[in-house]
Parts: sequence; C-alpha cells; structure tokens
Amino acid sequence: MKDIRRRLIELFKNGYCTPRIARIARELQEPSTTIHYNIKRMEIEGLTKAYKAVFDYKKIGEGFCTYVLISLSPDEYGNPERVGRELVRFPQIESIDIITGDWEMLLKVRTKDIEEYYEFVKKALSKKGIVKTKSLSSLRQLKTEFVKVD
Amino acid sequence: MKDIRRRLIELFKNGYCTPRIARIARELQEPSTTIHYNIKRMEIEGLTKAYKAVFDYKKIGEGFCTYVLISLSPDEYGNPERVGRELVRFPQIESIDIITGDWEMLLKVRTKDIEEYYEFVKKALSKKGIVKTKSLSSLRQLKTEFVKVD
DNA sequence: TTCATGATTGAATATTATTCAAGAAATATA
DNA sequence: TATATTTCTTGAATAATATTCAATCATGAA
Repeated sequence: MKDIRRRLIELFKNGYCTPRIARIARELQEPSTTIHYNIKRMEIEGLTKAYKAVFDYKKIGEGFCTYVLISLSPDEYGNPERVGRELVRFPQIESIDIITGDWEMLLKVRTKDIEEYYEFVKKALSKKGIVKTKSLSSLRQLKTEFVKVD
Repeated sequence: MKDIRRRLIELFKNGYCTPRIARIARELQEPSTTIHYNIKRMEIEGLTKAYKAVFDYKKIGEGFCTYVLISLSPDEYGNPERVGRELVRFPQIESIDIITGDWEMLLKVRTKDIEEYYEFVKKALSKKGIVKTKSLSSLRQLKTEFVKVD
C-alpha cells in the first residue's frame, strides 16, 4: 500500500484546500460569482493566508501538545525575532508569539508523546539566546484553531 | 454594497473549505481517485475535523492576540471541563487547553484591540469557578495554526 | 451631473469532484 | 498453506463546481 495519508497530512497542515464556493453561495443566498469575486479579492489583498485542515491530533500521532514559555538572554532582548525566525522551520511548532510579561516568547508545540517532545526540546531549544524555558503541557484540548474538538 | 466579506470570514473560521483533489493528485503524482478515496476515509475515521482558512488577523480586525492563564477555585479542580465547555462558544477564543503547572487553563483569544479585549474579559472571564487570571499579550506573531505569518 | 472605480451578476466554458465497477493488495480465517 | 474477506487502487463516465467574460449597478469624487 502507498502511504498516501502521511503525505496528505503534511500538505493539509498549511494548505492545499480551497473555499467551497457553491456551498457558500447556497448558505449565504448569493450568486456564486459574487462569492467568487469576494474570495479572490480577499486573497489578493492578503486577508486570507491559507486554506488548511484541522486534525484530530491524537489520531494523526501528534497527541502531545505543550506550550513553551521562553526567556531570552539580555543581548537578544532587542531582537527576539531572530530567535523566532530560526524556530519557524520546525514542523512541530504550531505557533510562535513574542509576548509581554515575565517571558519573551511563547510556543505551541505538537509531538507524538513526551519522548518525542524531549527530542524536540534538545534540538530546537538549545539555540543561542534561549536561557530558560518552562513547559506547560496540555492535559486536554477543548478547542483548537477556532474548531471545537473532543 | 453587501457585506459579503464579514460573512465569509465567519464561515471560513471553522469550515466551508475543501481539499483540492486535482492539485494534490498532481503534486503527489497519484491518480485523483486514489487521493479522493484516502481523503474520504480520513474524514470518516475522524482524522480531519475541518477545512478552514487562516487569516492575516490584523487585516480582518482581530489584530490583538492574548494568551490567558486561568486559575480555578478549589471546588472546580475536579471538573475543569465544566468551565471550559462554557467558554467554547465565545468566537474570540481560538483555543482552550487544560494544562499542567501553576495554572489550570490556557486560552488564546483574538480581538480587535485592547478595548475589545477588556469587554471580552468582563463577559467571558467572570464565570463562577475562575478565581485568578493572567494575560500575556502577543506583541508579534511569527507563526499561527502552523502557517508562517508576517 | 459626469466620470471613474469597484461590486454584482447571468451565461458560457473549463476544470474538478464524485460515482461506479473492476481488479490488486493486504489481512483474516480455516 | 489455501481461501475468504476486507481494504485499497484505479480508469472511465458523469455530476457538480470553479472560472471567465461582459454587462450592469452602485458608490464616491471631481
């Protein structure tokens, strides 16, 4: 058998979907050409960044979700984006924010389990500039990416 | 003019998109019927929960993003899901997690600005059971919903 | 009012999703 | 091991959908 699923999941994580114009037109009771026109305008103007899938992450082997608070070394305070941009490429990272408060950065990370999370931490969070981290693991998700789950 | 955009944004937040089968088939060099079959199976088995859009949230008037740590009263420790389920319905909430550590719950909230956030806090976080909160505002997002932004 | 720009829409066309039936591959059962 | 059963793959045909185009309408500026 071909492992189509694994490849589909990768594609769906950040794209390869598209609006259902005909269905939207029925829902909003407007002509499909009007819907089409508006969707294209929103894309051109950059309101929409991507069309993607939301998964039952447990079922795709990414059931372990952790929020990571990050403290940067003083010489990185002026440029937290540098560290952030290095992290963007890690597929386990769902979101990266530079934040107010006692910590400089907040990540949301998805892995299979705690072992895989440990591997991620060793690889990704040993960057120059990161001096301290604190992990908050999710015991249960009720909503993610605006979608009600569970 | 009809305000189509506002309505499209609402629909796109948690659905009304669909996989681009033909495009995926070209990308993966597989017959489109094989792709179709696998996508449907993933939907039936519940691997995929929704197909939706990711926005430039600043451009759709939701530029202010805040993570909210929540502490529950001792009599809610045994049932944090009760509070969580009450919060699910708020459209400003992107994610809800029950977490390990000093706090019981973590929300990700999107509003237009700090004023609208304040309105949200008054309405949503005055629930019985919530005894303390701490807001970490996002100064800059580098990645959200697995999609690189900015 | 007139003009320019952007939004809405129906009709025609191009592209795509879906169904169906047949066969191949994997798995279960004897 | 043989055989049955289930799941997966695939091409051909059809149904549904997206897209293009040109005309019309609405809006705001000059």
